[in-house]
Amino acid sequence: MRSNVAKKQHEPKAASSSAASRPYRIEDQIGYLLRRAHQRASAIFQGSIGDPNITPTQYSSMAKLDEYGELSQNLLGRLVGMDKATMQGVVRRLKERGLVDSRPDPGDARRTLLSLTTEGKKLVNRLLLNGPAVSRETLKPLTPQEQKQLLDLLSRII
Amino acid sequence: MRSNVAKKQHEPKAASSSAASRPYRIEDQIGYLLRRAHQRASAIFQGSIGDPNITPTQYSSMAKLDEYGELSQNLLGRLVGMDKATMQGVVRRLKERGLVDSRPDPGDARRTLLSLTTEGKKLVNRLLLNGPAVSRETLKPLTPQEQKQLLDLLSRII
DNA sequence: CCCATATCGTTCGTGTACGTACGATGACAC
DNA sequence: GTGTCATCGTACGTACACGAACGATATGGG
Repeated sequence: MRSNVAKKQHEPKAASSSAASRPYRIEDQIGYLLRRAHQRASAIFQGSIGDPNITPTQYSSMAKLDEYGELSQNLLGRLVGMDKATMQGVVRRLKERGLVDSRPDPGDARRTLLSLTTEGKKLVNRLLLNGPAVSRETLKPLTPQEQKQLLDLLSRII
Repeated sequence: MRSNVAKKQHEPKAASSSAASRPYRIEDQIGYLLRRAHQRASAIFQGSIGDPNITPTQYSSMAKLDEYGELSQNLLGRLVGMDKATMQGVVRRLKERGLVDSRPDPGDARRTLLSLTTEGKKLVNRLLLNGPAVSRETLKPLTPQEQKQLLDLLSRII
């Protein structure tokens, strides 16, 4: 059936698909939209958080350590929703920069307890001041009511 | 003596430094929610699209090539919202698997024209059948009206 | 006590995702 | 023509993100 298709280089092919009511377009699918929205949110974060070398996951991790105090690496990973293998890389980089310190758990030799250094505390407290502006900028195209709604809907599909 | 702090190690510190009205919690921020939602959507995709070796970006790229026919690498990247550097890796892997073919653009020596191979067409047409189920599963926690609303809100912050 | 099982952190491999830089090419001035 | 500038594809480095496998350590049952 497509053996005789003309070369319409930049136009979609005719909607010959069998979907009766809705034509399944990639750009309308939830996964695609989440990827794009996450891209944009990350870009805004990098540009506005106040330190271009701090990534969103590093920021989340430091904020959680600031909130809870000393935590095991594994528990921190669960709190910020990161795989333990991913967490390991994040923690390694934060330690290399002197923002996070670690010590063995005296009560459980399997665990490593993580905490912010003085420098880490200073940095995260500075970045946290910019956090609201980052979220505000990301949500700017929406009305306040829509913003609340989006946050609610997203939290319910996690 | 029961006020021992030993068991409190996994609770947040008291709100010693919190803002008065709005407590800015990381897990309520749009960037954090987008990251988590995207994680979950990707996991559902990998488990349900029908081929565990095909990633969401590869799927999007192949679907666009199926929809438009032959495209330059650069244009394909714009259509699926991917950086050209990212696109280059995606295309390389698809070519290595024999799913995508390329040839120089006869009219513009800078360009590479991409197209699906016969095998690529067969695969993407099979996967496209599972696409709706993937989206349905990802959106399952929401009512149909909420699903529409989420898609609309997401598309407006991209 | 001893063994099976589970947990914790690490390492490896694969695959995005982007910034930066680079060479080749094309378009457009002059 | 000859520059100048933008565009296209490529290469490299950094940072997620996850699965799989591994060793060390806990923990519970017998």
